[in-house]
Amino acid sequence: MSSGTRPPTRRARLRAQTSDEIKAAALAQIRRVGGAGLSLRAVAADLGMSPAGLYRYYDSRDDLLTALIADGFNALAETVEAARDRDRDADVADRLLAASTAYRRWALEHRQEFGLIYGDPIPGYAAPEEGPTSLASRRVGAAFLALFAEAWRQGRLRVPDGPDQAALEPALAAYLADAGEELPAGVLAVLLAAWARLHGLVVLEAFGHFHAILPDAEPLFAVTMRALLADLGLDRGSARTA
Amino acid sequence: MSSGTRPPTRRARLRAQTSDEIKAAALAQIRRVGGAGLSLRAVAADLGMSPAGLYRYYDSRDDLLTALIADGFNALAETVEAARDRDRDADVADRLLAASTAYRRWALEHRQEFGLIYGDPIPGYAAPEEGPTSLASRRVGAAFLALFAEAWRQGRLRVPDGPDQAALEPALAAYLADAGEELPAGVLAVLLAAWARLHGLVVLEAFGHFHAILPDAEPLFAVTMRALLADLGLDRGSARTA
DNA sequence: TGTACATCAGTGAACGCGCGTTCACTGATGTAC
DNA sequence: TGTACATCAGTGAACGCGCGTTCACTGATGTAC
Repeated sequence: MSSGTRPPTRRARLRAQTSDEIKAAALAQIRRVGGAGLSLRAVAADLGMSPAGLYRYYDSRDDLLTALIADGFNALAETVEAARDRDRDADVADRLLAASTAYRRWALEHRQEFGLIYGDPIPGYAAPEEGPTSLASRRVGAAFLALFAEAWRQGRLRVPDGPDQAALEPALAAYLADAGEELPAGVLAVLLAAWARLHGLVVLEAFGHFHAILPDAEPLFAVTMRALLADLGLDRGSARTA
Repeated sequence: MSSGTRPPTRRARLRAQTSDEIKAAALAQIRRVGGAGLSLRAVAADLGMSPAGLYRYYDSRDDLLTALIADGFNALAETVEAARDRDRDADVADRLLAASTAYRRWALEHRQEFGLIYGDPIPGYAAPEEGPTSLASRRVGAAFLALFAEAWRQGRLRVPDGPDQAALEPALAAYLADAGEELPAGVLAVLLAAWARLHGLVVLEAFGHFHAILPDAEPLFAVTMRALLADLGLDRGSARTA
């Protein structure tokens, strides 16, 4: 009640807390009806406050959605990072498998949030070009990139060549230079391809497109990850199921 | 006006035509605002008819959405089939590349429809369990399966083994038996993994997740397809860009 | 070929609803002297 | 420590809107005799 620290005034603390409660209620609603169905009035009702009150915290519905999408990316990124770093001394292959498994599990356990961040864009909602959303989104990629960079430093990453690869690398090199990353473009190319491979499997499973053919897609994930690690040149490590 | 054939009466023809016009107007609207934003009243207004009139053709909004989703799957399947069969005598690798390229192009040229069929499920909309939707959805898979079956018959398809593969195959074998397909389960396993790989790349590109890193994802697609064909054991053919 | 009846496409009005957002306000919390 | 004032969280009512769906109806199209 009468704490000592000055900067976080009582009002500020309450404000932050209410802001979080709003997001929590909105998130709970999204889990029920999806992002497109988010209703400010319903959120306000859940919290027992009037709809107008929300506008003290978020300028608009889009504003709240932006915050939730950024939260979603951050939650996924944190999950992936935590799995990746659970055993920092493990072989890169094992760490990549752990990170990928975490990616899949998060998607399956948070289908609506996964749809919110990676599903089709919500009609009428336009993400701010350089806002918290795109920052947080990049964090997911960065969580994987760290592993690919490590594998490359160990001289274990197999990067393909050929004319298509040559056509691909300049754009990626430009991006890496822009981001201040000291990595060959090929490493990023390999990351993107691997991410797409993981993502494709996870999207199809999370959105139910395997269901009629394959009730449990876990073995398909295991097979795919094994092949992926082998293709990357990481199968010399001791990769086993996490 | 006084045509000869009996069965398609004048009324029936007009009815079919109006039904198509409704779908066309709804599709145009979906291209603008996405499937979740589809409004019966707006469709009716576009056609210059009263909202109530639509109920002569579709029982409900869900009913219309179901028809449109089925149309979307069918359009994609037809596009893939056409590309696959453009040169029936070509090497299987070339035909698979052509089919995959068509899949990607269709998604990029019909983003909203692609989102409608493969994006996150529309809130409040529940697809009928065994309706036209799931039938048409299976047609897309079948378009690719034919090629994998052909490759397998030619003895060219590389099917992995190992404990995970063994865990995967029983469920697929059950599905194939159910569908009356005379194929080893491994062929279907390989198809699903390949489809996921293609799909992941296409979803990420179509939904804009590569955009900040890689403005044009075409070279990444080319690289991935080359690797995919090689992994399948199909690189002995004359696979070149379609 | 002409008439009586059934079918059915489409209308117009209404139902009850929920939506995002604005605005003038009240009352509690915080700040300066 | 006590008072005067500024800040700001939250209210309640209203705005204007669009939504899916139902219902009793009218008038054209098709069918049977």
